[in-house]
Amino acid sequence: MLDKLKVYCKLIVPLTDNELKLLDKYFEPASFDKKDYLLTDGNVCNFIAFISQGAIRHFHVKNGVEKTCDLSFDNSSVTDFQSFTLGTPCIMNLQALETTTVFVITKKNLTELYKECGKYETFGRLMAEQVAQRATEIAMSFSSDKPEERYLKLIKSHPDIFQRVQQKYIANFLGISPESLSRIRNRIVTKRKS
Amino acid sequence: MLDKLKVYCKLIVPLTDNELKLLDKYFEPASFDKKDYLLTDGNVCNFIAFISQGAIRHFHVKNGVEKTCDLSFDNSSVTDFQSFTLGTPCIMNLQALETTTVFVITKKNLTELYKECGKYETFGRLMAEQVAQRATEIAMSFSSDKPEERYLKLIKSHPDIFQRVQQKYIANFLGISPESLSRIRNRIVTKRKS
DNA sequence: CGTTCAGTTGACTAAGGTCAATTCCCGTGG
DNA sequence: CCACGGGAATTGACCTTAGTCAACTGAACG
Repeated sequence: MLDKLKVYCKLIVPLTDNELKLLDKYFEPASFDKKDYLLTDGNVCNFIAFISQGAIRHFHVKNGVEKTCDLSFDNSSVTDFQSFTLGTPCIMNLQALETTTVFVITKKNLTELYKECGKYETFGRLMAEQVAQRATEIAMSFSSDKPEERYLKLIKSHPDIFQRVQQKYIANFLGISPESLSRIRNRIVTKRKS
Repeated sequence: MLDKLKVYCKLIVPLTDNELKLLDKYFEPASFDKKDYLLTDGNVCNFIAFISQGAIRHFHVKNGVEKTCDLSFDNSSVTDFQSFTLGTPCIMNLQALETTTVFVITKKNLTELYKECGKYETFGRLMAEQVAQRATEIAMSFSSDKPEERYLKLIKSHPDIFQRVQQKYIANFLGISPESLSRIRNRIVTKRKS
């Protein structure tokens, strides 16, 4: 059942079959319906969840308004990294956008796993590096790309995103209003025709 | 001479005096004049530099236009994290904005340091976490704050920034044109008067 | 003293935000 | 199975704000 997770880990760190078996011990499967929350703000995030299948929206609330920070799909990990590492209450919410199955490891279990197999330490550091890279990518895109460019990049990297995620969330993630996204899309198809 | 660096390290990881002495062996001092480059794009970044005193601008070039991604001052570290960890050519440039003294550790030396004292491994992971956190902070600010808010937050966290950094770089970092920053500043002083 | 470049200001343009009305789609309940 | 209700998406009108281009000012530097 943890097959996809194992493939994922193997890609990050070279691991023997025996080492991979450890995952069975420390990860727990879980499932969420559409609109369910994996994490709500104010709580401490004590887990990392690997998405086997599904879609998850990361958002925080500012002045009563939701701000979608990221969208995660199959074969990626989600957590509130800061809360997880520092043990502080998180400001992030993680919500399933469709029926989503995940494998979860708690911080406690991860610590155990580190002890049992040192190679997973490297795994931990590389996870941090991935988070850093993803955040850098998003920040750079915001600073150098116009909304239209961000939209184009997004559909290029996730062609099926409009089938899986409501447009208002995509707009929110792109940092624009739903109306603007609608207009941008319109503009682009019109351009293509002419 | 490495005093500030030692204080910095001690804050991140508890280290004995003997362990701190290792830093003398592995870090090299260096100095840069205003406008000097610590790193230019296309090269592999094989170092981490701790800024003892000075200011450094991070920028990348897109379509011939410079995009300032971050500004770093005293008591912080700079590197192209991705290039450093993966050994790939970097797209970032690091430029001194004033006379800047740094302590530099090469990747080779860092590896040595890891070997000689395991505690510094933790240091490495925490560095990655810091990078992740900083990038997340910048990304979130872009997605939820208007330019004016970002400006206000910036002067709040760095009240002396306008004395140290040219306004055009600040504008660029905020993701707006120099003219807009000028107008925003104008708008705010006018507001304050009324 | 003149050159250069940063910063400001003005006029105009372009693009996104907001609000409201309308249409579309989907799920629910009768 | 159909009709209805409600949220999502689109569209239009108007507003606000940033971008752009150009002119001007002022300070730093040789």
